[in-house]
Amino acid sequence: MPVSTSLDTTQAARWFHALSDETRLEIVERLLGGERCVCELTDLMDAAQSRLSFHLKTLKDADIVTDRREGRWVYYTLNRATLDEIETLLGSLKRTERTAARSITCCG
Amino acid sequence: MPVSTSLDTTQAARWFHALSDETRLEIVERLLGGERCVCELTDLMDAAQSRLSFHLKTLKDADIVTDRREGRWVYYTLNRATLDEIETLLGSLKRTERTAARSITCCG
DNA sequence: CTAATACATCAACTTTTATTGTTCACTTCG
DNA sequence: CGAAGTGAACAATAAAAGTTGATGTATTAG
Repeated sequence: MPVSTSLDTTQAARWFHALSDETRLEIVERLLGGERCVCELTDLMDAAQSRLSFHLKTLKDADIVTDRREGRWVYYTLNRATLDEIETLLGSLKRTERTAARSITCCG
Repeated sequence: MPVSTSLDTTQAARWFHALSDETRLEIVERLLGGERCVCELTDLMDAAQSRLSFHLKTLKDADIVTDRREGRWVYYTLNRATLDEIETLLGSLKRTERTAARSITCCG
């Protein structure tokens, strides 16, 4: 049972995990300029297709990207809404911090 | 070789990895109210001491917390500076996003 | 000095993640 | 239709991360 201030640690862990890998961050980097299909990313990053597919799925499962099929291509895009949420979460961490609570007696 | 807009993916991955675990996020949650010693956290979270020690080290290595010894207690505190940096990083991800760059021809 | 407390570290083990190569499904093109 | 391209999914393996219990090291209390 989480504490009262409670951030949703499960959700947060999912987001941060998705962003915790260099390959995935490089993908995010490529998507900064707008949507890309998998084959573009494969070319740009010189990575095996199955590897990218794995990481794209990870990002998608965490709602950090969305995909869209167009003919035989699948385009991936950053999900601004999720990035907003993560930023908000971080903001709330910073804000609460200043309330020093040395109230609890340390170990008897 | 990273792209020109380049976020430091290595550093970012380190930060996000540190935040990608539920136990560590719970620790962060407890530190929101101010610094805590390990024994307080152990009590509050009902977790084995070695487990907490492991996670605290992970957070510390990523500069998300700092520690301070006082007598036989070690107090951990959130590192506001790092949280700032992470928030800034996220902000930059969001900002750059809108520049649609469908310039590259997709796969010939 | 001895005992007890707080915490880090280590070793053994389990669980998760990531990589690679292969296969499968879908779409388009001839 | 069949062949080729795009991308997901799977299986096998490798590597990384997390858990647990035990041991080691300060520090303080008696």
